[in-house]
Amino acid sequence: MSGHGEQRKVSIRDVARVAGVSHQTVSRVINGHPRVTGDTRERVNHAIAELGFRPSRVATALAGGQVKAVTVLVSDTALYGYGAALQGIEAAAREAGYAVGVCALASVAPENLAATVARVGDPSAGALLVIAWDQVGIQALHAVPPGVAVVALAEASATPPAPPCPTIRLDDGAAAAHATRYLLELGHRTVHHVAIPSSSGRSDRIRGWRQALADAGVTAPEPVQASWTPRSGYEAGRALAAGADVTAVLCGNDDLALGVVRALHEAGRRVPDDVSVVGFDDVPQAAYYTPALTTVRQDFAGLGRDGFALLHEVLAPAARRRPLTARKPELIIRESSGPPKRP
Amino acid sequence: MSGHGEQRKVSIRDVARVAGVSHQTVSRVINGHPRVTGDTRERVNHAIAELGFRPSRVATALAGGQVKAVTVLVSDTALYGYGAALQGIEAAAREAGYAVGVCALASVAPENLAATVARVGDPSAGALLVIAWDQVGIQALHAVPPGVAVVALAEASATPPAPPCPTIRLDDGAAAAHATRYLLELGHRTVHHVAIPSSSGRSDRIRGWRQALADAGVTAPEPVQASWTPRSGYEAGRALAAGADVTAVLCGNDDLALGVVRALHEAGRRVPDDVSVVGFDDVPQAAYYTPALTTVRQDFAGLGRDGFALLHEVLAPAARRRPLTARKPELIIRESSGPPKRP
DNA sequence: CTGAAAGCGCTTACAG
DNA sequence: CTGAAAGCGCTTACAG
Repeated sequence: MSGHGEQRKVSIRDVARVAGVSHQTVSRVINGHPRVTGDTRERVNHAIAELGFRPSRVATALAGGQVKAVTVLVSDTALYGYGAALQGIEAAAREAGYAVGVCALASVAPENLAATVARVGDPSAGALLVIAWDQVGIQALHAVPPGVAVVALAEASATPPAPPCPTIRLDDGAAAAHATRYLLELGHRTVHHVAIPSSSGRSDRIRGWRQALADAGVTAPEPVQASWTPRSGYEAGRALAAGADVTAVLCGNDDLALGVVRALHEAGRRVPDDVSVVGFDDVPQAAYYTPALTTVRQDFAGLGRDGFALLHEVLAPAARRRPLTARKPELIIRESSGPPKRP
Repeated sequence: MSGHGEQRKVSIRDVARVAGVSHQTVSRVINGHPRVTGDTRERVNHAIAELGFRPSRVATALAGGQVKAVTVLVSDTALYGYGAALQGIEAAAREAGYAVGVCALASVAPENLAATVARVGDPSAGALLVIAWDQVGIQALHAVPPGVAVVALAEASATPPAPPCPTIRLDDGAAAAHATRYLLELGHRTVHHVAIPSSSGRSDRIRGWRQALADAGVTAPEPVQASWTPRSGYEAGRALAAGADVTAVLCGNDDLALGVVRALHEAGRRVPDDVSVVGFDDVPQAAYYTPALTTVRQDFAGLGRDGFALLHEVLAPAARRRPLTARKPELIIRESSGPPKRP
């Protein structure tokens, strides 16, 4: 009824007064405590609605209550996969009434990493969700102080010791194998690989690629280790372009694929006529490259939502929720791949 | 000296005991209050260091102290410019000891926008930094409750009423004019424009483009309004490809340019031989497209750092800092532009 | 310049 | 099932 946008904060005591109960009874209904009469509960809820009461996060935190906040530890929000995952996490968290913080690990000096993680991992700051698809993420995970709730987004084959917490695993090993088989079935004698950095020595993508090759009875060429950037893909591509026998390349992500295609182009090798290139991720641009990129689609935002859902489950096991959807990476065939041109 | 990683939180009172003063004297030195003897100040600082004391954010907030936290309101962290700006903000904020929160506006329903902004704009949650390069950002800005510290990142010509707060203005009008002149000087009779959404009706980029055309005495063709995505650029590009007189296109961002190039390519019009295309932003991929994209480089991360620096100045005017660097967008000439081919 | 008091808005035991 | 008490760790007036 009353007050639109008034400044005075309405507190638990105001609610208590209106409902005709004590303030800790109000606290009980807020926290879903079972021992409250249906009748009083209703009166309190009514008063809450009437006054537009919203509990103060800071007071709750100070008093030792449950915080409803999550800080996401992420390498670099400017990179597509991370930014998209963050977007998904934030949406899911907000829907559940959680505040979300960020800490971008790429810009913290290695010697400060532990201290930084300890700082954001303050119990009163809520839970942690770490995106640990890379080395710095794994390091951060291991720097999390004991006692704080944490979940991770990690590779399926995350480095031992495995993430010491509930984890959403991105299994792209199978997808990499699938993409490799696809290329093999097109008639390529073998498939080369340009690898992104991994949290472990060997990424899932490398594993899957190697497995598919082994299953087909072909020996795997040495993978080319790259970073995440188009530039790094370009450099790898120059090396690959020199190999006359190279007719198919599976790249660890789309940026790498872009660089590889560019290098191939400069070297006079046509894609896909001379060389097929397959990427990973399906960034929104991939369909508009020339040639449009064949790639493995990943649902990063969905992965982010799943990550938060898992965290929510850890924090509030009572609530029943819809189960996590299994997110299957999907091969999207476009123009950058095709059968090898027999000379 | 003592305690590595112990759980017991050390409080202001512990520091007071060790320093032999009262706890509010400790509070004074923490907050840089002037009325403290140099001697006591030193004893307190020593005790702080010895105990590894770090003030509790939540207690400070509850008691009404200065919060040292900033929430950034951003449309979509998966888009490059936003993600990169966030990365810069976060780094600067962390260096200054600020916690950073995010709120992704793209995923909040329009009818919830005001309530959402009001929630994250709780005074006890710290300051707000809103990235208002688009409509939803501007809306959020106007939904900020009075009394909370806020700065914005906005277009130079942001819609009236102008952002009601200190603002870092991205002046790309000049850059757009420069790019347009560049195309004109190459010999193109006119330059078409594919526009990104704007916080106002007309983006700075449109203004600059139009101005340059006017200065050269050529009438501006109708700009094509698009969104941010490659797909939307593609659609605009199809329309443009139909115009036989179109020989130069300035795009509002690189994603749009990518789509335009693709559409032109499909229509059999070569870039840059038949049509020159210039983008905006210089995403990390732009140099690796085929053709490599001529574009206007923007330093989003730097803009983010500037935004935080401005906020810091607003919050703590005392501290002298290095002045904000003027960030000049820069035209990067690559392969997608050239002189028109005279028939 | 420095200390004793009260309070920010909640929650957790402890009693009824 | 519900209420009176104490306290989370700080800061802001108020006194000395």
